[in-house]
Amino acid sequence: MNAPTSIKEFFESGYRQFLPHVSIDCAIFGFHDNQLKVLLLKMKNVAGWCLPGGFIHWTEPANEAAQRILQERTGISQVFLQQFYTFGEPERNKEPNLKDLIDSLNIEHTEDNWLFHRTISIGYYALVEFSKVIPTVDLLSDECCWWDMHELPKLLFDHSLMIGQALQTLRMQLNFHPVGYNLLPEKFTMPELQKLYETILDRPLDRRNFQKKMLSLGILERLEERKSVGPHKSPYYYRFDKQKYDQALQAGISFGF
Amino acid sequence: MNAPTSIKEFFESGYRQFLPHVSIDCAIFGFHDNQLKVLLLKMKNVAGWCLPGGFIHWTEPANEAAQRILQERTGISQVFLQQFYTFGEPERNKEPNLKDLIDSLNIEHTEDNWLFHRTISIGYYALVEFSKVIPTVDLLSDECCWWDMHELPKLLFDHSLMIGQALQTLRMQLNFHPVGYNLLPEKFTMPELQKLYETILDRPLDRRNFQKKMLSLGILERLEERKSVGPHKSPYYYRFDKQKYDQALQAGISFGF
DNA sequence: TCAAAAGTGTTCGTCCTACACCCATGA
DNA sequence: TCATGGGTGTAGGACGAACACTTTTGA
Repeated sequence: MNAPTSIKEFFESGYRQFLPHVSIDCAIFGFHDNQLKVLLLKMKNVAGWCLPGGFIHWTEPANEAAQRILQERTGISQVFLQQFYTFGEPERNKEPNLKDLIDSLNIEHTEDNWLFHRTISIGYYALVEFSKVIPTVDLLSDECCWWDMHELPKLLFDHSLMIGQALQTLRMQLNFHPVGYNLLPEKFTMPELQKLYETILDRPLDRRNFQKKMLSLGILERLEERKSVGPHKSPYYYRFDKQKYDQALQAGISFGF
Repeated sequence: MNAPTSIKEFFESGYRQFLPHVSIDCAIFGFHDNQLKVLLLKMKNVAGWCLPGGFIHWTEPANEAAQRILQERTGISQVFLQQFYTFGEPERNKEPNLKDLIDSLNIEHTEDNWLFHRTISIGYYALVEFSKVIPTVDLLSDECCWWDMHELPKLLFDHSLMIGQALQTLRMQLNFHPVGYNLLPEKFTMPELQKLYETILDRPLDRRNFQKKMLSLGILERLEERKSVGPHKSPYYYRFDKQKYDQALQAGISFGF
């Protein structure tokens, strides 16, 4: 089973490799500059961005397909990845703007093409460490980069809806999932962790209460090292105690605010 | 678009009506005799039960297909219905026991049949009022009835997993969704409402605290009528104040324990 | 008159919230 | 030396958990 190597081949013979009528789209979240970021692709010859996505090989589990797609766009694997909704509207993958792309390809029978059949998409969201990601375009796109959640470009298909729903799910699961663990680098400061929570929840939190609560969970380890960040007191570095973190998760501890 | 009227026709021509490779399964919950119940179907000529399910018409939204399937099996519509997970394992709809059913049908090319292609299933759960349901078999089944959640029969495919996951989702969403409103008849007593919560959560709750909390939400209306249920004090009937209930939901009030 | 379940209020402890001062650092 | 942001503790209030006695009813 070889991956298609050109768009044309992909359009014309992808149906041999992939389950038709089903796709996967991933909202990949990162955290950088105190902002929540989403990784987006810009389709070739089309004025609009979309979520990284793809199709499922005939004998591949859907969850593995999602991991594969994520790996292909970011270069990282083994990350936190979670289904959040399946989008089943019949017209959801109709997109008039695709005409330009297709016109440029010289493909026959475009109306009939497997790619444009009605497709149900399984939405996943991923939490990744911003600095480890190497954004990589796919066959259909010519740009791949991070966008600030508050300044998203025009999105194709129903992907705007998807991002909204992914974010909502992320907020709801904030208390039960290792959000910090996945979005931050190994070493981080308490203010950074707080900013992450504030950004996701989109509201300010009290510094002292935040610190108290986080430390009381017993899953953080304070390092001796401090981060030098300007003309003021230097904050300590912390890191997660993976073992205690996992125990806490299992026990269903609430990380909530 | 006519519905298939015989199994044979369904097996042989269903692909013309339905999107292939995608199905829907519904965990339909009811509450009766202080027990949480699930509606199950027994397939013809096969020793095993399964969740009510079906396929999506070519131009039908997935959520509407789920409503339709639910309506066909229970006779009721406009009920609380919610996606909980999409099952995408490649072998999930392989089921050796189906051989008996197929043998009895005299169908050609069964291996190649659209029905046995790899299918990804969107799982929904529904909350319905037990007494309003008229369990109705489908083409493939010869029995349709309620089963106690604690005494489930052998289930086909991955439907056991599905029920488990549906229940887990129901528990998590107990605080944010109109569980009581959908599972109970219009009039009910406080002990009945409490039993419902206890059954779903699978743990006892304190009577006094439960009542206090429920009443404090301001979404219940106590009726003058009492229910006569044995040699002891008669409990009051309550009903939900729909308007306040909806307001409370919107405001994101926690019904939680 | 007895058994079985329903109605009802108070106390205690915990957890969340609000809040202010001092300290370290680099410009 | 000053502006900026980080480190830290305490008091009050809200909410949830624990808990017992009285009342009603049918047998």
